[in-house]
Amino acid sequence: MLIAEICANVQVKSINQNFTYKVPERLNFLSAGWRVIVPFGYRKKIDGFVLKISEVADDTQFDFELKEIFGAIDDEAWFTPEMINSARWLADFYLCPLSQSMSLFMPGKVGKKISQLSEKIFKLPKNFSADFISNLNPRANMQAKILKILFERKELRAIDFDSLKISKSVMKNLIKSGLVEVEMRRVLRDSYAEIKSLAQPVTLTSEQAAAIESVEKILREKIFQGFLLHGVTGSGKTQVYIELTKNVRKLGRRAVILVPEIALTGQIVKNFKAYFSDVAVIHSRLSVAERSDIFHKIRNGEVGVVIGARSALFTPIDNVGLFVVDEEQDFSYKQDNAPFYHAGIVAEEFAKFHNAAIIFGSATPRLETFFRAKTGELTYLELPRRALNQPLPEVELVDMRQELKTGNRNVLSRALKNLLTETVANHQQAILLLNRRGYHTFVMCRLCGEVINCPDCGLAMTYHANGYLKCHHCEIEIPTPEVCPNCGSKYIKFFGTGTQKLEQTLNQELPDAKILRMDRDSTTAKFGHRKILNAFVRGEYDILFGTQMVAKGHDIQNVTAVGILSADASLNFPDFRAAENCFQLITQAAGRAGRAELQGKVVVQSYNTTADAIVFGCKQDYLNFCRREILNRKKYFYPPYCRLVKLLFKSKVESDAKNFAKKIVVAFKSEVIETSNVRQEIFGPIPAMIAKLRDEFRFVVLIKSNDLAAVKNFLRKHNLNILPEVVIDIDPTSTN
DNA sequence: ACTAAAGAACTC
DNA sequence: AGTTCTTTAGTG
Repeated sequence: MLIAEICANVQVKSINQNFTYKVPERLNFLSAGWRVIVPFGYRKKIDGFVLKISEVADDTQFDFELKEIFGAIDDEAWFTPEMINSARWLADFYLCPLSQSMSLFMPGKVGKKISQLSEKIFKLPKNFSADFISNLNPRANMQAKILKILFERKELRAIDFDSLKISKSVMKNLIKSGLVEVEMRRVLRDSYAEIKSLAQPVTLTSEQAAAIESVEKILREKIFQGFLLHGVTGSGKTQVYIELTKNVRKLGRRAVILVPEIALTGQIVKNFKAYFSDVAVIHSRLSVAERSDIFHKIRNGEVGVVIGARSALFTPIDNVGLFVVDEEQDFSYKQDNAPFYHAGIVAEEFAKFHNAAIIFGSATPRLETFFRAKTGELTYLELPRRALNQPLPEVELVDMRQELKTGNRNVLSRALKNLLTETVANHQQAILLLNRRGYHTFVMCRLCGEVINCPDCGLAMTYHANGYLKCHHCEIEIPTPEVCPNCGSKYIKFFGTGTQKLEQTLNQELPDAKILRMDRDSTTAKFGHRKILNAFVRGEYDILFGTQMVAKGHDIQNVTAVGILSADASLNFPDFRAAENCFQLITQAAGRAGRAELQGKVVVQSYNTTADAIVFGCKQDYLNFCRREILNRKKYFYPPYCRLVKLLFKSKVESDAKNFAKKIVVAFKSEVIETSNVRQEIFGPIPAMIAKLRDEFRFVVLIKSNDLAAVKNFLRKHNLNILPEVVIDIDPTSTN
C-alpha cells in the first residue's frame, strides 16, 4: 500500500510535526509536492502538502490508525523538490513550522485550487454567415442578440456576460445547436505587459567591465560565490546586472533579480524588458490569479528572468545561475512578521543550492555586508564613478538651532526655501523628505539640540502617553521636563511635523508651486506608487514630498533639488542601527538629486550637526562613516561582531510574560553562556517598544552570539519555537 | 462526593 | 485552531 508523509497546513506553531496518511487507489498518481485535502483531528478537513510517497506492506508498523487522503487540490504537483528543500531549510534556519515556510511558496489562501489556467472563448463557427440569424426561431430573441454581438466582436469571454446581459443557458443552447463554438484559451494576466522599451546602446566604464568580468568567471564555472557591488548612485549598477543576466542566459541558466519593494520594480523592469523578452515580475500586491499564472510560466520554463520584491524568491524557478539583491541595504528585505526572514540571507542560501553567483548591490551597503566584503567572504566590486561622470550633488547642512536663534521658527530653513523657490522658477523639480522615524517619540530642545537621554544607558528616552519619558532598556521613568535641562529654554518639544502640516507650510511659502504628497495613505492602491511617480515624472508637479519612500531609487531626470527635514530624527531612535539608518537616509535621498546632466543640490536640515552619520552623510563619505561606526559596533558587541536573536514574550498577564522571560534568561546563562568559550550575551527582559498590544504585555530578550547553532539548539530544547507566546526573530533589524 | 472551570495535550 | 482529556477549584 502507498502512504504519504504530509505537512499539515494549519498555521499553528504548536504543530511542528508531519503526519502519515494512506493514499487511496484512485490517488495513486500523487507524488511529493502535491497539495491535498486530508481529514485532521476531530472531523476537520484541512489542506496538506505531500512531502514523500512510500510503499509499505501494511499499516501494522503504526501505533495509530492511518486516515486516508480525501483528494488532490490542483492538477499537478504545486511544489517542486527544490521548493520543498528550500522551505525545509528556511523552517530550520528561522525556527518556524514547515507549513509556514511552505506557505511562502503559495500565491493565495489555503484549500482553493489555485489557478484558472484557461477560460472558455465563445466564437462563431467558420462557416457562419449573417443570414443564420434570420433563420432562427422568431421567438429566440436572446439567441439572436448573442449572435449579433458575436458577429461584431468576433469573440466573447465569460466575464463579458454580465455587462452584456447574456444568459449562460441561452449560450448553452447555442453551443448545443452548433451556432457557437467554444475554444479553451489560456489566460495569462500580466500587469507589466504594457511596459516596453528599447535598449539604448551603452558604453561600459572600465570599472563596470571589470566587475562584469569578475562575476562572469564564476558564472562560467557554475559555482557559488557572493559579491558586493559597491557603486555610488548613478554608477550604472543596473547595467552590470543586465550584462550578467545576458551572460547567464547564454549559459542556459536563469536569473532572479530582487528589488526592495514594488515602488522600485517599475524602473528596473523597464530596463530589463529592453533586453529580455522572458521577464516575469512578482510582488506581494499581485492578485492570486496573476501570481499563479506567472508560476505556471516559470514552471514551464517560459521565464528566464524573475524580477520582484522579497516574494520573488519563492517561485518554482530552477537552474538559476545568478541572484541579484539590488539596494541590499534596504530594510524592507526583512519580513516584519513570522517567519521574519531576510530576503538577502535566503537568496544567498538559495544561490548555494543552485551553485549560482549572488550579487549584493548598493551605494551604501549594510555595515554587515561591507564587513563581509572586507574580510573576503564576499568578493568586493567597486564602481566609484558615476557612469556619465556627473559630479555628486552639492550638500548644504543647515543647523536648525541657528535658524531658530536667528528668528526663523518655520520648518523650512531659509536655505531650503530659497533652493525650492529657485528650482521651481527654473522649471526643475524637487523632492522633500520628511524623516518620520522615531516620530513624536523623543523629546528635544529646539534651541540647543539637547535630546533627553536615559541617565543610565544614554539611549534616547521615549515619550509615553501618560506624560512620562521611559527608557526601553533600563525601565527608568521620568516626567517630561518643562524646560530644557541643558539651556533652560522652553522650546522643548516632541519632535517633528506631520506630512499634512508640511503640506500647509509648503502651500503658504511657495504658493505657485504644484505640490504632490506621497505617503502610506496615498499609495495603498495597487499602482498608487507608480501613478504618483508617473505624474511627477511627467512634470505635472514641482515638488514631491513624503516619508522614507520618496528617498528610494527613483531615477527622475529633472530633479535637481532635494531637501531632508529633520535628518537627525532617526539618529535618536533607541537602537544600535540608528546611526547607520540616519546615514543611509541622507545618502539615499541626496542620491536623488541631479541624475542627468543637471547638477544637483541638497539641503540637509538637522539640529545635530556633529554626529558622524550627519557629517559623513552630507559629505557622502561612506568609507569614513563605516570606519567610525564599525568601532562602535565592536566596542558595544553588535553586528557584524555578533549575531542577534530577539525573543518576544507575550502574555495577558504582565508578570507571566516577564517571569517566563526571566527564567529563559537564567537558563540561557547557565546552559549556553557558561558552557561555551565563544562570546555570548543575553539582555532583558525589557518592555518591548510596543509594550502592550491587543491586551497583551510584551517583553523583549536580546541574545548576542557568535554561535547561532548553539542558540537555536537552546531555543528548540526549551520549545520556544513552538510556544505561541514566544516570537523568535533571527537577525532582527532593531533590538526593541 | 460531585460539578464546573481551567489547563494540558493531541491532531496521522 | 479546535477538540478532548486531565487536573484543580469550588460547593454544601
